Amino acid sequence: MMHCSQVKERFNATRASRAQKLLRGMVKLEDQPGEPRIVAGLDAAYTRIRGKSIGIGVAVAIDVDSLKPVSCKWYAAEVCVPYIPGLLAFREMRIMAPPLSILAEEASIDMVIVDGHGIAHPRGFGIASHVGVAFRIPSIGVAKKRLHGELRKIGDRIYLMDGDKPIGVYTNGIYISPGHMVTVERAARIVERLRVRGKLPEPTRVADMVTKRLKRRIPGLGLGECSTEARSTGLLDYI
DNA sequence: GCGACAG
DNA sequence: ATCTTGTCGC
Repeated sequence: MMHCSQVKERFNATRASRAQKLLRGMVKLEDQPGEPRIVAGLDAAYTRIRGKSIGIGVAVAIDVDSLKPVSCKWYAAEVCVPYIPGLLAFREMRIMAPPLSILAEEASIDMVIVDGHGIAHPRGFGIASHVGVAFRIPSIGVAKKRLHGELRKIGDRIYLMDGDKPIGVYTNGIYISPGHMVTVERAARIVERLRVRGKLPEPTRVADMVTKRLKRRIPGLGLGECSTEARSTGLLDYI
């Protein structure tokens, strides 16, 4: 297993953004047939333990009809890469991929909503696109703050534009952009449908909630450990 | 060089 | 993202 210090040494911002320019060519912005039944939410939180920065990644599966969580997985580990605007995925994929991977084994995930931007990114490859391409699954990015693009009102909605190209939508205080295998229009429609409490859609809202509650129990959680049971997070206690 | 800058 | 008390308002 690769140690955190080695990951830290290997990380190079220039190479990372070069990788994004290469990977953006794999992004598909076309809708998939059928409506998603199970949508996963991905989020991460951080805390400090004995001088080390620990990241906690959570993946929650939400049933679109009932809007209820059907499964939840988490993973905690030391974060090795610093936060650099535009390179968020290189920091968070390490803690969000494990739980999503295990969640996908257990539930049939049709789509995933990630906390961050999709194609509304300087190089068109934000964390939501990164997750979508890596897992070959439709994905949407939902961010609370702008990173790239200019707002422009067209008709009755506000779009995030990259020149003449619509790369996202701004609604109710959040920025919605396609990650992979979905159009701007459908991404906005799905997120709006899932937004029933607060400004975030259920998948991301619940994931964020679980992430913060897990922080209080960090000493009791093993680092580098990934939950493998639906009830291992005591998910029902968080609803 | 200066300003912008997801989580 | 995180560090943090009280406080204004529904």
